[in-house]
Amino acid sequence: MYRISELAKRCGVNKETIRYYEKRQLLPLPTRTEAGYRLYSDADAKRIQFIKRLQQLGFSLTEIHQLLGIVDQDKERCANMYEFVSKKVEEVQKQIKDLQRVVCMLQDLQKRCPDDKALYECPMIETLIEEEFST
Amino acid sequence: MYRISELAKRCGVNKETIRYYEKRQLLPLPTRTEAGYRLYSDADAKRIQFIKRLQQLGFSLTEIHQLLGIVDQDKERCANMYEFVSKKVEEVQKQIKDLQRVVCMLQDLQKRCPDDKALYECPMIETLIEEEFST
DNA sequence: ATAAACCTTGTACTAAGGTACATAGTCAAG
DNA sequence: CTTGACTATGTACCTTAGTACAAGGTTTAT
Repeated sequence: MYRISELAKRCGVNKETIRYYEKRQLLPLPTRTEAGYRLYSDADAKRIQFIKRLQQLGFSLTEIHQLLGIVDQDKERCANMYEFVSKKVEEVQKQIKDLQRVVCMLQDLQKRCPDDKALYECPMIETLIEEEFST
Repeated sequence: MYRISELAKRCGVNKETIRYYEKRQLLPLPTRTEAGYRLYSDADAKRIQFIKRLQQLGFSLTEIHQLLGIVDQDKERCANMYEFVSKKVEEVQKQIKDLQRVVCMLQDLQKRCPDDKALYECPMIETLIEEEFST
């Protein structure tokens, strides 16, 4: 068991971030020393790494809280899991499609870059505005 | 030529957003009536639609300002365009890879959802944490 | 001529996801 | 027995991308 600074160092996050996650209920209330210092274990470190990984992957802290319902075997949060996950799958698939279009646009731009005139003549606005929004 | 409310209505944005874009230099300083009212044309409407579209695609207002350098034929912003675009391409390609992994994870989760036990035994944490971060 | 509906500016507020600081208590070493 | 390094709490501040509002000037309609 170690204190907050040690946990922060191990996870590469700020101490205040850990307190913030506690407030957001992403971390369980830690045990305390007699003086009131928070005490953590490797399970907490693993949980923080999980949170950070999901965050990198584009989940909000609210969504991560929902997903942690599985880890915590929480009936309430798990009850809505199927709907939540289905929605998120669709959302992410749409996002992937959009990003693939962004890559195409950027690569076209990249090819034009060495030549100023080609750049200025780039049909970027028309390309993007006149397409239907992907649904 | 029309005033700010008309432009806002045509573009489906808030009037304050237009003033905010002006302050952020995403829109040029508009001409004014004698009383000081801003006057806009269809070119401004098109520009706002472009901004909104890029925003949907995940660009920040700062990035959009850079890209508008092409539209404005601005030497300074265009000078850094190749580097900017190259970086963004890599970034977005990494993001696509990450999101594809997210979809797989979520679809696995989705399959387990009807069965509580399978859900609780879901190796989500291990799956995500123990993988190398895609670089 | 006067109210309603617009416009101007500036400032303050929102949400998310933190970071930083002020003040006070705790603990180990010299 | 006090200094330095830690921790606690609460509050304030940061960024991004806006939104809302107050106080005042302008335009339009009756």
